[in-house]
Amino acid sequence: MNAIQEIFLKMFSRFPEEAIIQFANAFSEKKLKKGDFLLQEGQICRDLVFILNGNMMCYYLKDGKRYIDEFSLDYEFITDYTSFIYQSTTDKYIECLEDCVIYTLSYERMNALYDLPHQPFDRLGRMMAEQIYLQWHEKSKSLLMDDATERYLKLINKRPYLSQRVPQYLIAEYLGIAPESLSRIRKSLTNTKV
Amino acid sequence: MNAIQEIFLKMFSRFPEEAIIQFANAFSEKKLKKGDFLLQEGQICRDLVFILNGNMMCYYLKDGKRYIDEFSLDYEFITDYTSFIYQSTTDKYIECLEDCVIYTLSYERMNALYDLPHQPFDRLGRMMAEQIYLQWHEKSKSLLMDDATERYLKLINKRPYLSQRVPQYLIAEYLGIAPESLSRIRKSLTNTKV
DNA sequence: CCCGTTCATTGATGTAGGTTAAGAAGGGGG
DNA sequence: CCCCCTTCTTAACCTACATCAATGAACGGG
Repeated sequence: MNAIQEIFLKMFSRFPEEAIIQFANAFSEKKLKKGDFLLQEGQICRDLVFILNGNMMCYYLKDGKRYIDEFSLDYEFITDYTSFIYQSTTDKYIECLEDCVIYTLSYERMNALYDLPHQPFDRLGRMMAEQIYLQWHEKSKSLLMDDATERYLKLINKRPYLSQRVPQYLIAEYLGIAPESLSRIRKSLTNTKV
Repeated sequence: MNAIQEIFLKMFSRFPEEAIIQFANAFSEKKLKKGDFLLQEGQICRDLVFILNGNMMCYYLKDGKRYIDEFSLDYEFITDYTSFIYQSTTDKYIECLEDCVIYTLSYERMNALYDLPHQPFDRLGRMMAEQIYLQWHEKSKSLLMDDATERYLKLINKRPYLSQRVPQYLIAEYLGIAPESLSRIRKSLTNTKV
């Protein structure tokens, strides 16, 4: 039993064991260095990626400004789902913030799994898509309704380890504010807390 | 062949015809009046809803302010997917902006479909979830990267009929800005256009 | 036809967060 | 040990959008 099999069995414990083993075995291990790109604008996202350990961020560039879409760390998936599903060119960058050990599943292998007799992996795919939808709906809602301070508090509450692994100016870019603004927000929070 | 069967056959033309007929037949017709609520805060979302014709909006209330999550018109689905999937209480309101004829599919019937032998509807569910994810990811991206003018232009470009069916102050609330700001944005657009 | 209501516009002013610029604090490599 | 480089902070000023208040336009009912 290898590492990724064990992890997936725990993560997808509601699914039949043989199916999950089959799923895990479809992935291949790769290693990336800090600063390496998993994906760059203009490319097509070929793989669904599971991070065994490491730290990556996705971002877009617009008018020379960087907008961070998400951070993915140990035991999380990362991909450009849009580019992956449609095999269309991406406008996203995925860059390693630390050395990473990843497991990749190509579009072809994923579809081969989906198209097995009786489509045993569609439910897994459905549930993963439902999860990722919920996540992004929540994020939209927060961007619409919450000010920067609230968004920051929610983030450090939900993913407290992020501030250990990601510099503050990147967290600011993720929140959609300037690094200077996050600094001010943090200052005003410590003031009101004391 | 009834109306919804025909519509679904066209919408889901990549799926086997019998499956789509079965899916369509699981829905029940209902009628709602302008001002009626399909869902209110504290309730549990029991149904996935397809709008045959009509016009609804979803919104949240926070500190007495309304934030519009989406508009759904003829031939579109609407639900609180989060509350629907988990059968958890919602913080969302869904209100009719016009009289509506809708088709509803209850959580129980949906799951009965999912759990049929060989799970023939998981692929449909997966693709719907993938679609809805893409939509909300796009929206998050726009909220993060685009200013109000750009968000407005994208909206009227993507859904030009909306401004015929939805008053301007609701469009402003959807964009996350004050009605007065939208008025000013529109003014500045006509000026630069001429 | 008038009147009340609803919606859009406009102007004045307030505020969150952006921009620019500078300095301070840490930390790894020569 | 020092230097450079990265990161964080602070301050002054700027901009986009919010808020408040008033006016105007459209519309539907009595």
